[in-house]
Amino acid sequence: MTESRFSSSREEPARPKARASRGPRGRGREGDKRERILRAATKVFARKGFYATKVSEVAKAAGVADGTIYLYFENKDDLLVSLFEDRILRLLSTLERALAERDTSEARLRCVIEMQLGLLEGERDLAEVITVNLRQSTRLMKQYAAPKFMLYLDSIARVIAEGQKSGAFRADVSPHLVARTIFGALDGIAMTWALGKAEPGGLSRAATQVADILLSGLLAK
Amino acid sequence: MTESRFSSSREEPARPKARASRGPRGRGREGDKRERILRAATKVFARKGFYATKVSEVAKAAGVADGTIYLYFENKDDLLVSLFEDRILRLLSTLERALAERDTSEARLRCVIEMQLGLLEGERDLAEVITVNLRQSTRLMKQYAAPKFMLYLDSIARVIAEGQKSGAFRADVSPHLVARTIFGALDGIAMTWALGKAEPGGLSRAATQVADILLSGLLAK
DNA sequence: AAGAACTGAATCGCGATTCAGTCACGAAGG
DNA sequence: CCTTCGTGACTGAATCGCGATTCAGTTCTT
Repeated sequence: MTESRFSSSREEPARPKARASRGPRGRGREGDKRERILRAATKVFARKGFYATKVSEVAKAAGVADGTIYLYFENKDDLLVSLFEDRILRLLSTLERALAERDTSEARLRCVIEMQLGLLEGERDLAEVITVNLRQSTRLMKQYAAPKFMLYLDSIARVIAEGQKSGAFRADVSPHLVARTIFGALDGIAMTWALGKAEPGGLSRAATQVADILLSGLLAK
Repeated sequence: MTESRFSSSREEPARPKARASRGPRGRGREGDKRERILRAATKVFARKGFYATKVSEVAKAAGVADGTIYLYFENKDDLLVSLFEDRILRLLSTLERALAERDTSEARLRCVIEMQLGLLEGERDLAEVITVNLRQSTRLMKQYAAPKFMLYLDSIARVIAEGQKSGAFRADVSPHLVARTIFGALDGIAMTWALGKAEPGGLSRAATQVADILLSGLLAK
């Protein structure tokens, strides 16, 4: 395995090798090459799976040379992790902005659900990479994906906790557990959607129903 | 890439190469060697991740020679898929048996939830393999894991549908969607549990809360 | 002794990564 | 304005290690 970064307590001792902000500073006239590579990687990973994808295939899809990838990413693993981090941070900021505009806890929760499924519906490849490919290795999850992921979960948990404080939601359940429940439910739905037919509009219809169930389960009596 | 079996419509054309029931028929006095290998594989995969694990490591952990693995499994991928199939079928039959003993829909749903989390709590390694490692590749999921997985989802969906027919559950949601929601929620909880502290008893406490939420969301008014 | 189960060292292909060049462009000088 | 450097981006063919798989040989079972 491409070891370099990536190791957890249960494996060899970590030697993190300075998570650098990689890549040539200035950008050529071709626009952001890093972004081009990330986009290509998303497409190819979704189609073939991370491990079955050769770096040279990503390069070809992005229209760059094999070596160029290594100017922007440390190695193949870093490519996957960067992809995830980039996208989840984007989701997070979009979410925070949207949440700020809703006033009731119920609206905020629906917002979370619609947002998570909505993002994926618009980008099926990304959905597949996140729900399936990202879970490549425990090591990768634990070391790199987990922290940003927790940020996202915290965001959801906060919505729940606030709802409880205001009396809108039942208070006898742990906000974090609820957050994980919600995330898991949405992730599972997205996964079966991505792996199956992926009918257009399927996810948004699903979102409404799931929101109905979870809300009536959560609203205070 | 270990191609052999494993290809989906989106990749090269399939050439399934007769999914054989592998392995020497008779078993040595050592007990079931196939089972020994599966158990060892679970442990090692959980610790290092599927792709980072060498076949020789599984062999060593199982106390057999490298070559012996290939008497029981077609290749490394087959090992992972067999693992999943074996375990989910076991879960399925245990579940069906348990369901037969509950009479109300509510009890049956609680049963599903407790069973899925209970199985994993007892076998943390298996939990990690199923929630994380299994999702190695789209190809693998689509071709082999998906069918058995659907069987399991159907089982859950049946519980919901029956509850709806009897009037116990609200009827305005799709049983399959609910099944996916429930599975996803449980899977997500198990994942964060397996990747995190994995406190003993954590899952069963979670089970109760999740069941409470989902049930009050599902019960007819 | 025949056959099955098992072994593990050697093979062999693959693909991530490297790095010696090439290229493009702005700066400096004529 | 043209020429020549210098620098950083980019290229892609060659390397090189790894590890899945094989199979000739060994050991067990009958």
